[in-house]
Amino acid sequence: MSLAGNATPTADDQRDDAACCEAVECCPALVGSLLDEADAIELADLLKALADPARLRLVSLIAASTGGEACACDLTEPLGRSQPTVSHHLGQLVKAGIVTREQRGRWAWFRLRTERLDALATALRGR
Amino acid sequence: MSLAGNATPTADDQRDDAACCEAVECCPALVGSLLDEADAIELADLLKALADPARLRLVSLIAASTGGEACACDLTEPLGRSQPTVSHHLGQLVKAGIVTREQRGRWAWFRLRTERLDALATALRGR
DNA sequence: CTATCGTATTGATAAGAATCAATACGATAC
DNA sequence: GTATCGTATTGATTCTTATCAATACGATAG
Repeated sequence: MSLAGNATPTADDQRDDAACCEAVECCPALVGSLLDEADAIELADLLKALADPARLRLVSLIAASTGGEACACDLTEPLGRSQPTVSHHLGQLVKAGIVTREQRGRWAWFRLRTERLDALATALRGR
Repeated sequence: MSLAGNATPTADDQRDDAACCEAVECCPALVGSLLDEADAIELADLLKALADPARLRLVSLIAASTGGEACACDLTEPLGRSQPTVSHHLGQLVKAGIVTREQRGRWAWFRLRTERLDALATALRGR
């Protein structure tokens, strides 16, 4: 285990899948040693959070935003999905530790956790 | 488009999702530029092929095998899934271009396409 | 206070995917 | 030829997930 990395240090609900801590060092290597089922589930959960066109585009949109952060209000329209759907996907990304959410007034701002993506990338190649 | 990379040069069925060619250069960068829906689907398809515990363990098992290749007959038991299920997952990995299949006699041998994983890793980090 | 606006949640629906038992297929062994 | 063995396919079941309409929530504006 080393993939975990939640954004909100607050109560992380009633789950135990991709929850806990904020470790960043991350990711059982795919090819280095044999993955056991638990590590495989952990890695799969992170990959699953990325393995959706809507979420990939959200990540791309956030990364391309000025200042490296984006308001949810600016993501709905370019994504071509309803507001609840976008909110749902952003929630998934936060839950997986791929982006952080920061509430400012009534706007929610999201920022990419590039270390997490880097760590995932490292886990995928031998090094 | 640049993610495609099928293993079998033979008839690749009646699909057009992750099919075609054997390009390896791969992967619209996630953070470099804005992903359009088509590129996002392409990247998502590749990620989805990896985003499953059974398939991640298959990749890990194949990578750890002597000679860098593994017979399907040696993968069923360590995975703890039925033979049809393992066959299904191996098919998915082949279809996504993550492993190659080579039939020898009545045994099917699988080998990891590390360039594909490397390319995916490159797409995930800025570089 | 009430109205408005941005966001999250609920509920429902439909599509997708993981799994296995049963079976079919293909190649070697006899 | 028939039998056997490794693998793939079919069909059914169950679980998950993407999506939206409707609604609730929370914060600012008036």
